[in-house]
Amino acid sequence: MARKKVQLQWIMDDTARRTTYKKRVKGLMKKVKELSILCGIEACAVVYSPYDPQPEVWPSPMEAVRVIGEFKCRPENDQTKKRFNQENYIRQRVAKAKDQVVKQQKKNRRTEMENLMYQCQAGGKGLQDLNIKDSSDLMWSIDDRLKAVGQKMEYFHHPAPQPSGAAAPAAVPVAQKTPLEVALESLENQMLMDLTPRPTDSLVTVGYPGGQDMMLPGPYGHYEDPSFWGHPFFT
Amino acid sequence: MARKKVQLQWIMDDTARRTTYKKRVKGLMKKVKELSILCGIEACAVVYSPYDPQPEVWPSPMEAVRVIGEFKCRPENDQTKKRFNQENYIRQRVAKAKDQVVKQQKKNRRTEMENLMYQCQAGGKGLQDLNIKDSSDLMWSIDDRLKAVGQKMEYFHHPAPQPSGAAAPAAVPVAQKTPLEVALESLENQMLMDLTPRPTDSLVTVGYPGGQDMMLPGPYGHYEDPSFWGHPFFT
DNA sequence: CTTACTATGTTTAGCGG
DNA sequence: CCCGCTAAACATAGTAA
Repeated sequence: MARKKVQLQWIMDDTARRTTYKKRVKGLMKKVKELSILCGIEACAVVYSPYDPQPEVWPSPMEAVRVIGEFKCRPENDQTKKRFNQENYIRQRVAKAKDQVVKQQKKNRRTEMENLMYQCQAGGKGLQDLNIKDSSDLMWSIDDRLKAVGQKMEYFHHPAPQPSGAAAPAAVPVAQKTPLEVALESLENQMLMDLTPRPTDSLVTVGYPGGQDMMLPGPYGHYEDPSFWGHPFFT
Repeated sequence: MARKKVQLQWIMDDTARRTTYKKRVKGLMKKVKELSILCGIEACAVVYSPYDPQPEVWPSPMEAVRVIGEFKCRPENDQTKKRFNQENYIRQRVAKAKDQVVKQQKKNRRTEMENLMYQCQAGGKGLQDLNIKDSSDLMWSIDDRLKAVGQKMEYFHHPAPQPSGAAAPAAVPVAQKTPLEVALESLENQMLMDLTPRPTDSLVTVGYPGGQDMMLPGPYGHYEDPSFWGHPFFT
């Protein structure tokens, strides 16, 4: 699609075909990922090629098998739709909260804000300790969590003396997303994960500078793709 | 990606999310199809959505299951690679022949040419009668077939008296591809099919105006997508 | 909700290094 | 083979009917 319109037919030239394959398979996987994230849906793509021993798969071979297998025996019960509504409710809550947080961030100095965010997230109990049981608990839990975050933020806004003890960690390097955003996303992911129980697989290890590692369940299983998490500290 | 750069995150607004989904899932399926055809490879994509009871699948649910299932137990023997080389050889032969035919077509009047093409394809024995056995026969068979076609074309070029008997069929309506091209593609498909034996499924019925119907094996199983065949007569 | 339109962002074919 | 560049083709967010 550049410099010349290509016909939709098999490319004769070996080199050109391979080049096109490499470019397009990359673009295709990106598109699948975007669709899945933007619309919050499950999707997968599998591409065989004679160029690689393993086929190109998104989001992961295991997830692909699960997704494909699911539609073979979809009972079309409203259990699925119900779960989806719950997911959307959670996503909306988190997204709105994130919006407010981001809005408020812009009214304050950035580095100090991030210092607080970091303390708020690393100092308290880790996200992995929330131990959420069912969806009604989920709603309450996130309300509580966001409320707590809001209180800490309020505290910061007042010109109260900064805790200057040895416990104060260094400022977090500025990345694309703030630690709070990452924390919110982690919480969201955990909550969504809780709605869709599945065999204990695809665990993602999260490393955070200066803090303890967290084990986050990977609800979408974007293996080999830390960029999905939108944060450079995920490994 | 238009009028405004969109962030890679879940779309909060329900309407916007649904709209984006509908647009993007369409584009995604088109991309998968293009990649598969351009590079002559197997690929599949599955997208669940809460908007449709059935998931969006390319190229077909059955093929998707097969493709996914295959990569679970790929033995990585060179049998696969060998078959691929054979496929590519066939594709190259047919593509080159098609090129020549198309080139020659452009040197002559279009409608008369198509009349001949039609006679050449419908008057002789049908493609389904070729009864090809193995790959060496395949090579010889296509050479023979193309040679016969070339002779008929030569005959047409000479100002010899046209056979004006009752056997002369009416002119074929001009479509995107000429009957000869369709015939060549059918032959190619049949030859490729012969290389990859599989359970007898996904048969595509081909209707032709004024001629008998043919049963063509659908090597890729592009169900519900006659446009893949590039010809309006395929049903 | 659909369709159609279009301005703009994204993808990629062809080249050169 | 790989990479990066660039212009042309393509995809699509927002809008209007």
